[in-house]
Amino acid sequence: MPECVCAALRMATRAVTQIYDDAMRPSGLRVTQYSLLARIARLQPVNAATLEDEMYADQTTLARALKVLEKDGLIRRVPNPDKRVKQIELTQAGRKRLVDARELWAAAQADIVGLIGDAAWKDTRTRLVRLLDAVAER
Amino acid sequence: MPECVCAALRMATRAVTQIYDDAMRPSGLRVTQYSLLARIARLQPVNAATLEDEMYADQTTLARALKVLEKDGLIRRVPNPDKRVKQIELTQAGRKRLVDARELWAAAQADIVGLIGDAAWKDTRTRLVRLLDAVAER
DNA sequence: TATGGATACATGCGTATACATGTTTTATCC
DNA sequence: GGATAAAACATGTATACGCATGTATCCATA
Repeated sequence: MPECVCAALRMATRAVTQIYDDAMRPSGLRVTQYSLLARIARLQPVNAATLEDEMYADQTTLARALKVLEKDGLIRRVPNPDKRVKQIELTQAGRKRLVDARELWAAAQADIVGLIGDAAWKDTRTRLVRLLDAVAER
Repeated sequence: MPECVCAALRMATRAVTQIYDDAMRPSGLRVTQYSLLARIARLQPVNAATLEDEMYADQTTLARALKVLEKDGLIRRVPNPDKRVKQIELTQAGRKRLVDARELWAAAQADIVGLIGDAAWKDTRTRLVRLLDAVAER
């Protein structure tokens, strides 16, 4: 594991992403798509800017991620008085896909948390929160 | 910060990557390229498979990352008896680029570690090591 | 020694990511 | 009310990432 904070995070991310993506393959969703869809489900109707803030992701990254979900018919744009705003919500197919994928996600999550232990994950997560907070307030 | 191990890691990775990339921009290297170049420098002459193992990255990901460094004239392929093997080493330009970038990387690293504290980073890193080890041995 | 399998890497494809920049719509201010 | 600035999103480009698959080379063995 490298000393570089970024390289270390990227390495762990590569390893972990593969576990989730592999587990979730039958659902037709990658873990990134699942996470985004789940977030939309919680916040809907929600605009792109809100998701960007929540996810600490670039506007252009979100725009294209949303385009994929839209192409697959999992989300749709809802009319909005301010025509600049992309207000979105889940479609019926999106809700179904999310339900179908949830247990696959949960299995992968339980698998990984089981490997290191729940307390260790809670601790790791707290560390990531502090790191993100520090970077965000910089 | 999400409960999902993967989403949490990706979020932190996005935030941290931007700090490094921003700091390193004058060098013409992204942090991912810098990390790879630095690793090659330590291991050279080294083949792609070794780097894959070290970085826990897919073979195809490495192949394309190397292609970029090669296109920029920072690494070159060295003759090898086994013609399947892509044995690589730094070029003169690669060594110079690495030296020039090193202090930019160090400044970003010091910046981030300074934000959370050295002890906190050591702890975080240990957590990431355990996570990676657990996933790798799964 | 011919050949089938294994090894090491390359390529096609699609998503993830972000910078620079463009477009559309709304808000502001004289 | 019109010019201008700001807000919100879209697009061009390039790298990061990995699955499925292809290609070249090497090795083992009949």
